[in-house]
Amino acid sequence: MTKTVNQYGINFSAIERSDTETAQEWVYRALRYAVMSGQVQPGMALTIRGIANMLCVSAMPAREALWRLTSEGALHLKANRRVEVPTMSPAKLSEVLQLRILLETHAAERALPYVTEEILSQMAILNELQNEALRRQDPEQTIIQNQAFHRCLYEAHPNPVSMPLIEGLWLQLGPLHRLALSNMEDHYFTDRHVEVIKAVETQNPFGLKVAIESDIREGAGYATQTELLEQYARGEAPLDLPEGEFVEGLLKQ
Amino acid sequence: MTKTVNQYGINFSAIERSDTETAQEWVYRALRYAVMSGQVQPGMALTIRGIANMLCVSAMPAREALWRLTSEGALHLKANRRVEVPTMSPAKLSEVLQLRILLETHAAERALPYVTEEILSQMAILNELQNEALRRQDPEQTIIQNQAFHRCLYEAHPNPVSMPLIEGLWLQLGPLHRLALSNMEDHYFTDRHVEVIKAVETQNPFGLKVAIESDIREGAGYATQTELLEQYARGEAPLDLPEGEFVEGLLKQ
DNA sequence: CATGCATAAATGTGATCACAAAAAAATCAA
DNA sequence: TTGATTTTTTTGTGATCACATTTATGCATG
Repeated sequence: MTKTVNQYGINFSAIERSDTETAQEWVYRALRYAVMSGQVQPGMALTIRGIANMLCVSAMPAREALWRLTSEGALHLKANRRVEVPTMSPAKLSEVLQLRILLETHAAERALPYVTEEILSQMAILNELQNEALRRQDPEQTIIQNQAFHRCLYEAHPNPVSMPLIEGLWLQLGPLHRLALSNMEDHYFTDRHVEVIKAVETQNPFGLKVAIESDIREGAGYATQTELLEQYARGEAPLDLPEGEFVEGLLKQ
Repeated sequence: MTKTVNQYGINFSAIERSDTETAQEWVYRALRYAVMSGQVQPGMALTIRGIANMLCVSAMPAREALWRLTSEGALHLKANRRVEVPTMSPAKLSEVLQLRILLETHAAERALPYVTEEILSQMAILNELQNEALRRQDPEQTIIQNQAFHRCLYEAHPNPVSMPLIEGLWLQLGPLHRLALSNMEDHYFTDRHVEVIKAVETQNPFGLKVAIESDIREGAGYATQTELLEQYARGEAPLDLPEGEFVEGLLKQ
């Protein structure tokens, strides 16, 4: 594993480059993580050369990584062939959340019969990790561990065909998650994951679906406050970026 | 519009290159159409240079088109970094069909309030076009018009967020559709699209969902005959390709 | 005829360059 | 100072090349 630092002195601690993976794969993971954890603001343009220079690779890996993320819906290809972080309207957000509920309750129900003791204990561990991240006000890790919890359940199914679709929706919501979490401390927080685990333990499909749906609604609920969302759509919301220079690095070479 | 003929003398009549679109976009459309209409068999490897030479472009557009299709799930990236048409197991097919039903009944229900008279008449036209293609035993056009019918309905919604996901599922089923249609003449065929239109006219959500679900089940039903599907998974099924050389052109430069 | 091995061909990856279009900056006129 | 116009820079697209790895081929040996 090589630890990589870009030309601005920013440390990609979470996206180290494995010795076996290709440059393109690494750029893809780094960019995906940046989008997923809300480090790039909607409406921001991502240029090939900017990304290539920031990560110290040629244009080729950057180009292909951008195409992949665009195909997955994480980024948006504008008419002038420039790539930017997609914006989100309240109506669109509502649709995405409905799709999340539809697909994830389905995935959970399908996975239920295949959940083993090991998977169950793994889910408990991931939930605890998320709670820790939440306690120490770490938005990125909270997001990551929450997704890991859900993924762990859904992938219990031997044919998790819906998993890529669900990940695509998570990716679209990525920029919003930080906004949601930045206001999270103001709210009381019921741990729906415990209810999910309980429903799995008792092999209760209906209870599981209810718990999943509640978890999704509440997790995103903080972002649905209209005034915040509209700020976000205009790119005005103060996303409380941990490393503002990272964002500039993405834009400017 | 320029009509393009590759080095094997094969005519891409359905995928002419517009003067405004980029080479990569054209390659993407051509490949997508080839996969969607089942012109490439599962397990077949698609090489960068093979595609580039066939379509008389450089490697660059071919590479990016392959990445896009891989991201969309239309193609599969193997561990050795080669791209191939994905295979389909009975279990996986079952999952994909359940997802289609889940997503498309949802999309139809959400679109229902927004369907205008124009859209309705357009749906009737597309249905008639499909029936014509079916009568003259034209599998490709049958597939295309069927998808156009469904798309016309779902896109009535002002925020068709689920449309890309649905298209992704269609893409995964592409290679199977030809197989399904090649055996279609043996079966009696109830036109579920008429029931769809009727349900839309009467603004009947439940009837619409039933009609959509039936349409999906029956449309794919012919391919679920186990013996055929297993042949398909092994790449042994005679897919009755209209231009076998096209396939070879994709593989070999 | 089958099998293991050395050679040759093909393939994916990554870098660099040229070119045209688009965006930004600078300049000039009112 | 403002607005339009020209110049400069930036950006995406496409082509080509080198390199390492994988795959296919041919050949000799058993």
